[in-house]
Amino acid sequence: MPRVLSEADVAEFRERLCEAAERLFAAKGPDAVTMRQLATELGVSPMTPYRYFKDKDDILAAVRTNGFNRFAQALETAFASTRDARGRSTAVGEAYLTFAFEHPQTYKLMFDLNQPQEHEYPDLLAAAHRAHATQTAYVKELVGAHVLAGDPEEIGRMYWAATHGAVTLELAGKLPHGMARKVSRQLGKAIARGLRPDA
Amino acid sequence: MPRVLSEADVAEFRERLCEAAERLFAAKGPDAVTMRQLATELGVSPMTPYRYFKDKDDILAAVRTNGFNRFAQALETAFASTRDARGRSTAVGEAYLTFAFEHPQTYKLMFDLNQPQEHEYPDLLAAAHRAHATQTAYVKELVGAHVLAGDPEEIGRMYWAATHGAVTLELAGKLPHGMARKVSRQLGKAIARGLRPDA
DNA sequence: CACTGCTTTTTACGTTGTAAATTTATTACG
DNA sequence: CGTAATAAATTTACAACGTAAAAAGCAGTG
Repeated sequence: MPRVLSEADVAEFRERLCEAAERLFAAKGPDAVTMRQLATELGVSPMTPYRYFKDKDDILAAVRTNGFNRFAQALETAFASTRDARGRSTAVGEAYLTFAFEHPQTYKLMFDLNQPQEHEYPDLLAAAHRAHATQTAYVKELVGAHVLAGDPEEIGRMYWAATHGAVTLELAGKLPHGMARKVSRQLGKAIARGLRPDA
Repeated sequence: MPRVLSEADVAEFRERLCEAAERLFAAKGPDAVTMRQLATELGVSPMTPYRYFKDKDDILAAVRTNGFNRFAQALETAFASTRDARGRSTAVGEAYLTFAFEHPQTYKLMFDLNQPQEHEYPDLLAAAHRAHATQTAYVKELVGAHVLAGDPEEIGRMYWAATHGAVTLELAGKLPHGMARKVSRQLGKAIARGLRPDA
């Protein structure tokens, strides 16, 4: 029998490649990164990655998945940073903005508008869902504390859309630098006011 | 002296090429369209477009500019469809959503997160600014009619970010089909409530 | 040692954007 | 009217891309 790759070997190589890919993507954008560069970075020949990933899209999906997981972790950490419902809300919101602008290329990749068929990558779906879950978790608390009134799912989506919109407008160059944070905070305040139970 | 291209000739060719490009982009996405296809579509050789555009990015910028102008026109038409301030507000909002989902590829292109240096294309900036202007025009009326309180510029950006966020989340596959409209409407209502003068 | 069969590398192909060389077409002048 | 001049268009050519296919390398078993 030949030398066979263990599950761990495969996982380790995939991880190494993802790390390299993320580093290169962050530096130059994903389209500017080639399979050959990636392979050189890992010290292997250009075709070796194809043993571990179906094709370049598969690598992109893996990097996106990692991005969503790290994003989710950042939000979860912010959520756990305090016990106060309102404090958690602002902490998660700030963590969202911080992540987006500290890792703009990752964020761009995660929410790219020209992704292939996302449904072919269940891990990606799971990671994205995990991020979404924390986004709505703090809303549930706010509704529970009668700070907001309405369906937590729906309100969570509203906050998400508002924040995402501000972030992507700035990332697309449609808002001046630093404006997304301001707009996002204003939106957070206005929406909170608009959804107060007494209003 | 040889035959020289008049200003009109150049403009006409550029327009023809943009039309073809928009059609092809709408059908298959911009990365899937090649210079050679574009040239074939126009019945010219692959290098001819380079007489009229610097490179492929230059063509993309032109298509984006057209997109923004048509987008702006759609918003302006909606704005002019009624005289009531609140009616205009909803009309513009609906027109925004309608445009985005009737021309998703155009919208994606306009707000793509991986554009080159936008500042090298002044026409594009002007078109984008024109669209933004209508987005804020109806807000000015609402503030004037004491329906909303605050800086119209800021409020305009808030609405824009909210709507754009909902749209792009759906276009990126992060929201189920049709959800953007719902979220956007909910956001419009909540923000309006939150920014009422009496609140 | 040879055989087996997975892993990796090498080689090769079609396609891309576009630079450079070439051809074509049109106008002005002798 | 033919011929030189020159803008426009085409043809040719090239490096780089993703990746398919062929070749080589290598670890264990008989």
